Amino acid sequence: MAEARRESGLAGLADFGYSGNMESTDAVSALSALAHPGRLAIFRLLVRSGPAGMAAGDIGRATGMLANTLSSNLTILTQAGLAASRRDGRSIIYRADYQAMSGLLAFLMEDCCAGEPAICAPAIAAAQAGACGTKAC
Amino acid sequence: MAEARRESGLAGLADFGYSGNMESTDAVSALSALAHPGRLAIFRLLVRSGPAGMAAGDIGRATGMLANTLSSNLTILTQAGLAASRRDGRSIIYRADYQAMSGLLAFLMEDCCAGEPAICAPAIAAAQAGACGTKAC
DNA sequence: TCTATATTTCGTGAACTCTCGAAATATGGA
DNA sequence: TCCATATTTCGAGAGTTCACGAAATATAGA
Repeated sequence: MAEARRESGLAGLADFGYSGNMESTDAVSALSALAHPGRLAIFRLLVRSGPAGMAAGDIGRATGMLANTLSSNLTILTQAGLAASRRDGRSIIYRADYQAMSGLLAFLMEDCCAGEPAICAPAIAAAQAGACGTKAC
Repeated sequence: MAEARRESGLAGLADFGYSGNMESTDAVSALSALAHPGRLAIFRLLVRSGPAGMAAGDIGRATGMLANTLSSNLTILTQAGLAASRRDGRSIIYRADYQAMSGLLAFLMEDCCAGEPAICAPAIAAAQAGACGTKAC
């Protein structure tokens, strides 16, 4: 989807390591998948439901999405590597892929700190604060 | 832009705190801004150039984008809060907004850890690894 | 086998994004 | 004031995303 974008006008990006960087294109597809209110909501729900995951129907009930719209959004999250599914009887259980999430965060942090490491410390602190609530980690 | 999306089909998302959550809509617009190969490249460039920032023309030379395309992408990053600009003579200097970046990372980490804190530790480790290279922080 | 439940696939129209050429605006220097 | 440089704005066409209704597929149980 986002990978098959038109590429005109991007000549020259290779000059600083843009093209051919698999990490970067992976990041773009993960970001594209999350850059949608409904899909971000689904993903949050999946993360909160833990490794056990959540049946598509329950996700649909929680978000109010129609089954077909939900299905296409789940497919987009899955193709971006952010979710995985398994069948359980008549239901299909989706779960968040934490490794993909870690990879995306690492990629973004790397960007953030490549230039001015000092400036990126607050980002780490904020991330840890978000991660641990107000408690010490 | 992404904020003014059609909203049909999202009824019911409010049930678990989706709608009206400013944080979430901010995250979606930041994610949308970064979910584009050229803009992600621009943003990385800006982050690496530090607080001093970079003139639009230099960004154009580095990325190979046409001036008008570049301008519209810089506007999108700015409107998403990820970049800021100031005029310096004939040039306009853009810089990354680190606070916005921290906020986005915190939001994503928060999602990641709300359900299963133990699972999110690797994400923090990965983020710190990305942040600090292979050196201890 | 028949029926109900659960989810996906298909096709379509509307809305949105993206890039471009051309023109406009702004600043600095001759 | 005139000109060159730097950047933005405008308008348009091509391509993509989105949500929906209808139909198809898959599983479980009567």
